[in-house]
Amino acid sequence: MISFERFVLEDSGPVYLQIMRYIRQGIAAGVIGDREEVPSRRALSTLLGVNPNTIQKAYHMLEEEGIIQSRSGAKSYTCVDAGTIERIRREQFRSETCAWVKAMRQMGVSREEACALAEEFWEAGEADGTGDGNRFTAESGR
Amino acid sequence: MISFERFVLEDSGPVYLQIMRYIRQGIAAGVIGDREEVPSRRALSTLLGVNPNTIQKAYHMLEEEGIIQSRSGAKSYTCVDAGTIERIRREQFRSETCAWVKAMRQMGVSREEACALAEEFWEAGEADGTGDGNRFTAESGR
DNA sequence: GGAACTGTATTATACGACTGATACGGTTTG
DNA sequence: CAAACCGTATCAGTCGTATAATACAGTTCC
Repeated sequence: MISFERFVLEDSGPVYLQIMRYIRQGIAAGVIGDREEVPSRRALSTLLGVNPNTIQKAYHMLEEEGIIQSRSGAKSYTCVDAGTIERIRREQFRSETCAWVKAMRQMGVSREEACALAEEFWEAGEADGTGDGNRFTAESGR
Repeated sequence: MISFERFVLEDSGPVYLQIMRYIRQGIAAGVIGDREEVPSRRALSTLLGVNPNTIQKAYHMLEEEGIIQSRSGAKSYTCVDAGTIERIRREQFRSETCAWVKAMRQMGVSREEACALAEEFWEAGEADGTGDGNRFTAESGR
């Protein structure tokens, strides 16, 4: 069962995109593996305090990407082979890093300055793993 | 007159926030100075191909932040002293970098790997300043 | 077989973002 | 003064996101 322990619901951006990103990042990190059970739509909606339809939208789009497999009536599972993982990993890196680099360049920051700045924030988040905001888990029924 | 030459309209996220971010980044970079003329609502809306109300919303919120001053009937100007610039600069760095670091950590990337990756994207955007997407300018009437 | 789950689909409602059109009054400039 | 700008305000309409309340069919398991 994949865990939503580290998921933090942000108030910026669509919820269904946040969920999709969280799962993609988990796959890229190797925390989420192949043929792993996904929380049911209803269970996750209760856990996160959002509407089941929102979860369904996220899962449905992930299925269209070939990351999730759903059979009507049965549980849903991840579906990621080695090639898919590498593809997701590269795409996640690209989209996240590209945006940051563009922002830094736009502000006239050199690469060295930017990396030094990143180091500062890296250490800031080192101590506590929670940060601010709520934490959710899908590990209760294990 | 502040220039929108380097502004690229993204399809992700509210337009009024993109405009606010662009101006904040310009101030942080020192490209936009104090008492500088801002394109009129109508002119910028025509330039970017968006509704004048969207520009008004962005400008209005920037005015509430104390970055822009508007007098009914007259042109609008920036209003940033040294303290304001430093405040904006720090806040922009924080919000952009914090998000990237969080994403990288979530994907299990070390600080060294992340910086090496950033370097890769830094060089990629070095050659052409345009990237993909449209470019707009507010310098025509100079 | 039947209860308790699953995924899937439908309808209605609400809100924010954005558009389009239009209007009013103040400022600037020839 | 008067035209041409400017900021400001309002209204109606579209679209995407999210909610709420159901409903139905397939599966898992005792």
